Amino acid sequence: MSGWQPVRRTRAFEDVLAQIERRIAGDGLTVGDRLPGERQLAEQLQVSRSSVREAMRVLETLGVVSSQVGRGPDAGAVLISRPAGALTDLLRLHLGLASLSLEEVVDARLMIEKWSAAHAARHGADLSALTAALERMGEAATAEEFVEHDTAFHVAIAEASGNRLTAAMMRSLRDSLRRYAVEAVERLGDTTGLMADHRRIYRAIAAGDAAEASAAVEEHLHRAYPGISRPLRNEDRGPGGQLGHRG
Amino acid sequence: MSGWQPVRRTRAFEDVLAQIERRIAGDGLTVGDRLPGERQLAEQLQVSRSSVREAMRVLETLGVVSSQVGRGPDAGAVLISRPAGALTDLLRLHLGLASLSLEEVVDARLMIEKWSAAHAARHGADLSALTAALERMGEAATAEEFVEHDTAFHVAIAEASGNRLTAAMMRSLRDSLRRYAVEAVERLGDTTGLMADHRRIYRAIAAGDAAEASAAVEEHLHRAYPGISRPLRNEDRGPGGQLGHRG
DNA sequence: ACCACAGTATGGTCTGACCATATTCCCCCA
DNA sequence: TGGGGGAATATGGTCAGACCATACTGTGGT
Repeated sequence: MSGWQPVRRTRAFEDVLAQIERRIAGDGLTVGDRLPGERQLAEQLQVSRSSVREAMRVLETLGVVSSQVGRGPDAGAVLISRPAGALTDLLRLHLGLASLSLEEVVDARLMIEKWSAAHAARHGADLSALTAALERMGEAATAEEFVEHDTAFHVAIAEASGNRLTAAMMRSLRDSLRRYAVEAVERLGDTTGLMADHRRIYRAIAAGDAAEASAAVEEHLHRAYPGISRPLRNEDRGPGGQLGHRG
Repeated sequence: MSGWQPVRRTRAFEDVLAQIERRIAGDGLTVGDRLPGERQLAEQLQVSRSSVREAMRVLETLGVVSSQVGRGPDAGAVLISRPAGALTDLLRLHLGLASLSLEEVVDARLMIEKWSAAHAARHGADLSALTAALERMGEAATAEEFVEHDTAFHVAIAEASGNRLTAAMMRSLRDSLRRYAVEAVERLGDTTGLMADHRRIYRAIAAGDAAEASAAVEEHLHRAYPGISRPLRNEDRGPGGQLGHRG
């Protein structure tokens, strides 16, 4: 005989995932709705509770459900929408595995930042989050603090662009590079130049000048973090964030 | 008393994840290396095998490990690098939950396609994959086939840009939109215009003209899939792809 | 030299138990 | 009648142990 295909029986938890996904699409479940309990789901789908739990871990990893213990309307598995956490974990792990280089992540960030700034300018963004972040950035005492509000500023730009997907990507990319950004700011010492850059970006967005906003972001990033694409040696890295979510 | 913080005990599988991640960074594990078996890991970390398995599901979901049954050097949990699958699952689920709109995904795709084309042009891409995809596209008999090779063409562009992260994003975004692309091509009927677009993109990349490549991609996508940002009603959707990976 | 088969390590699955937590219910007391 | 407090309960979290299917490994016989 010839031409056999490998059978590849699907695993039980994959069945569970498919069923849950079908139920989401079919029943029109949305964020905030609850899934049946693990025991009930196991009985309905004729699998063990372990398999249901493995499926839940997958959904949790993808930022689609959050599990709460206890009793009551808020307990159990609730549908949520947190794509950014999943992306952050993805980037951190693949960076750790060296299956993605820092340079690739930095390049992707530049792409998204430019795009977001341009779209925020065209989109007529809500500027209050930007001004608040700018203000806190000016008052920051440490590099960590500065970077925190710097990130908030750029994430606010991404959110102002009106695209939740690119905003989630922006947040994840920023989070992944946080450690390097802090180092770059420390090396730089003086942040007045960075503040001027940010104000220029802000003005361009407020004026609705997409091209200028994009250019301002590009120059800012190149100037702010010139050495960010030089990978650190392994010994230089701290433990960093770790996997695992909580709703 | 006041100022209590919620304790937030970490779950056992989160511990396992953290330990594995630490081991990857510390021991310098890379793609192709094997993790200890589930039973051994459970004993080492003093948790049950179930908890180890839940951690494995997370790592598998993120495209970082692949589990093989059986015995021998290829069996067990092997470190891999498949970020695209994770991104595809993420997009599909969040689209299903309506926590991301089709328009947002399409916009993100346009961003990445333009960026990739421009970078491929600058980068001096390997053109063989592009020509092969172009040729097969020309011979395609059905819309499905056409879209398949169309996707291969654009993914090849992204890979030619030299950035594995944006390439993975491109593949995932394309996969998520595949169904709509097929529909758009069917509605269009004639593909000679699309072929001309693709040749123009190809010429721009071969000539190293980044601006022209980017512009050609933008015009192509706007012309090829004009209705792609109009969401389909629920009844129109087929079952679509489902979750679950295999190494 | 080769082949067949037993041995074994691996993930996949299930069962059933127990724990921790948080809400809900209900009874008793004021 | 109202309220307080404890029991009941539903939820996820964890564990131990068993068994199965799979696929390599080694061994012994031909």
